[in-house]
Amino acid sequence: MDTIDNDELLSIRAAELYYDENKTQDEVGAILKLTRWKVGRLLASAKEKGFIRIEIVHPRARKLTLERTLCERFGIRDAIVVPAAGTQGADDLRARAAQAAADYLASLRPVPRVLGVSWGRTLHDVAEHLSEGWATGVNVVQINGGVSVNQRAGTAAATAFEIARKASGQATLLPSPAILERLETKRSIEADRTVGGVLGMAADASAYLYSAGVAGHDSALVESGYLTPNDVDELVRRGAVGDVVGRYIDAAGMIVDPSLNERTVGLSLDTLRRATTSVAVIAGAGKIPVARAVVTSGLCTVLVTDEATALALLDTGS
Amino acid sequence: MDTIDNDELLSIRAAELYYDENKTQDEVGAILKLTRWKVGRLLASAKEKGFIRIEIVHPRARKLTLERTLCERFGIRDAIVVPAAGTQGADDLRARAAQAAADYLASLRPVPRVLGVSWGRTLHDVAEHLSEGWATGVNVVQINGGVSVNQRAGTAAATAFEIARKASGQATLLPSPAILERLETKRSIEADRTVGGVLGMAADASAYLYSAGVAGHDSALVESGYLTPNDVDELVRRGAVGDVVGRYIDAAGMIVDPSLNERTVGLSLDTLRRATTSVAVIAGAGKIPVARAVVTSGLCTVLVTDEATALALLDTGS
DNA sequence: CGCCGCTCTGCTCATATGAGCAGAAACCAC
DNA sequence: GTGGTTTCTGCTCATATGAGCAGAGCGGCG
Repeated sequence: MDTIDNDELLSIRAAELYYDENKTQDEVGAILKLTRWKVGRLLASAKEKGFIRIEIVHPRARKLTLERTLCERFGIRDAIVVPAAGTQGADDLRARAAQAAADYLASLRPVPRVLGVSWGRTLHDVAEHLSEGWATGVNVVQINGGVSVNQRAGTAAATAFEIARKASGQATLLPSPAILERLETKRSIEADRTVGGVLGMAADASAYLYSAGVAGHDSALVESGYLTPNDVDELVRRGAVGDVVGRYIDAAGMIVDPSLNERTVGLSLDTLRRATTSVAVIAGAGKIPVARAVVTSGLCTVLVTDEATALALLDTGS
Repeated sequence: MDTIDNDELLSIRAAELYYDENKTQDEVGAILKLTRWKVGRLLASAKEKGFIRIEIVHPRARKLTLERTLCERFGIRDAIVVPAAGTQGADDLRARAAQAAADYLASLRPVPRVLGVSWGRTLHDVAEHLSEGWATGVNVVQINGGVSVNQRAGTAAATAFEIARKASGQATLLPSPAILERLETKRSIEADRTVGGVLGMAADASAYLYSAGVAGHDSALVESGYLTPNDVDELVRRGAVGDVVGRYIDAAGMIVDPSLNERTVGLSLDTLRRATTSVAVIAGAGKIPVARAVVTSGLCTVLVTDEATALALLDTGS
């Protein structure tokens, strides 16, 4: 064990009296037999060396410095980072991110007239955290295929309806499976006036709100039966780090399986990249690779994430 | 989810700018369009509600407020509480407590000429954390029986020798098993001039340093072969919360099995209670019950423990 | 051994924040 | 609607802390 110098230990003693006992620097000096100027330097030194940790513990807290650094590093318009401090596990963290996304959505100006939304657990959480009347007259349109083949919360319909209802708007669903087995069938569905109209509406939306899926067996696409676990393993072998609106991308943000992509119904990634406002809500340790792919390949203009993911994104970016 | 009032959210925003961004209260006010006095009140409110957490993260840090409260509540002379912040698991926490115990021992005045010590993992840690020359001329005497029947670190001999060596003193071992099977054999060993002399020296020590054992199967006494797991189960059934210098006590600090106690070699609990300086080092979640028994029944004059144990002791004390 | 350069210190003055007060605003009861 | 009470606000003055400076002290080199 390295011996620490006397000043380091003095700085800890001074910090204990100053922060824990609420003594003034003068009082700390009297107790430790030092001048108040020396005490001030010791406290500054303790802070500089990271021995003092000041955290803001609240469900609505943000990490402003990380937010600014993410914007500068990745050229995105906004970043919202929720802190790790005081969270109890992954669910709490996702709730925090969902709350932050809901707050951001409510603060968007001008209010989006048409909001394109994806579906999944995270989007469901955001819908729940939006307050009643978060806006007025927002029409919500579903941007990736998928109808509820099971009863779990987070279905496309439930999510879109909830967001629209709370904004006194209407929800437009995309009445199509997420992925078709045959390219011809997919083209027929897209050519249908009803589905084609929804896809056109999705393409013209003024803002988008979506999450990303991890490239794993618990993916919503696997649980919904569109892909098998073997399908996902193959996609991972080909470099997939996750999916955005049902489309699997690699670390560079490129489609890993063009054939699968062709059979996938919903907003294209090119259209998403051209959007003026696209809010990606991506939090949790398992989503770091896909978060990185999203921010580095222009797939979002706003990222809502957690502190650990933000630090991971910034750690290897240089 | 309860709606929080606007001031609570404002206080979080203000705290982020003040603590994370290092803005002055004037600057925070300009940004949030508030007066600096309002900002000051918001920050004070955030602190009062516990949204601001200031922690001192250092191996030598202490929790002075908890220490004072423990002394007042339990009437002990000194309490040393090491913080949980920044520790990586139970081993790190025990190392912190051992370091704090070593620091305290080195600061004892007058320097104890004869120090009675117990043995076990915690005492071994303390021995390791003591610095060379922590004192001069301290003779160390073993206060509970037990010779090393296995090779692990923490044996009585190794611990006592290490503490004595670092203080340029001598170690006196107690050449006896911890527990004898027959009362007659125990009495014979105690009557032997050599063992009797060591026990006398132990009874007359100027200070004591010991830890407590949990009442479980991984007890040092079980691992050393003095007791079987069934023996310990029976002791627990009878109310044992742990052992002090090899003697099992209940929540009130009373011996739970007088017959076993009679066959146990070493310092008696009555002698320990009469000591002017007895330092108990008891840290870790599993040791809360025995820590409480020790401090409430006059078995120590100084307690070295961790933050969680301190909070647990104070939580139900009223 | 002396000199030079760097670091540390105590201090003065400026800045930042807190305490307490007076007045305004909000709320409640009649 | 009015009056009284409580809470909140902006402010003044006091206190606490920071910035920058001059001098002391320490260490290294010639």
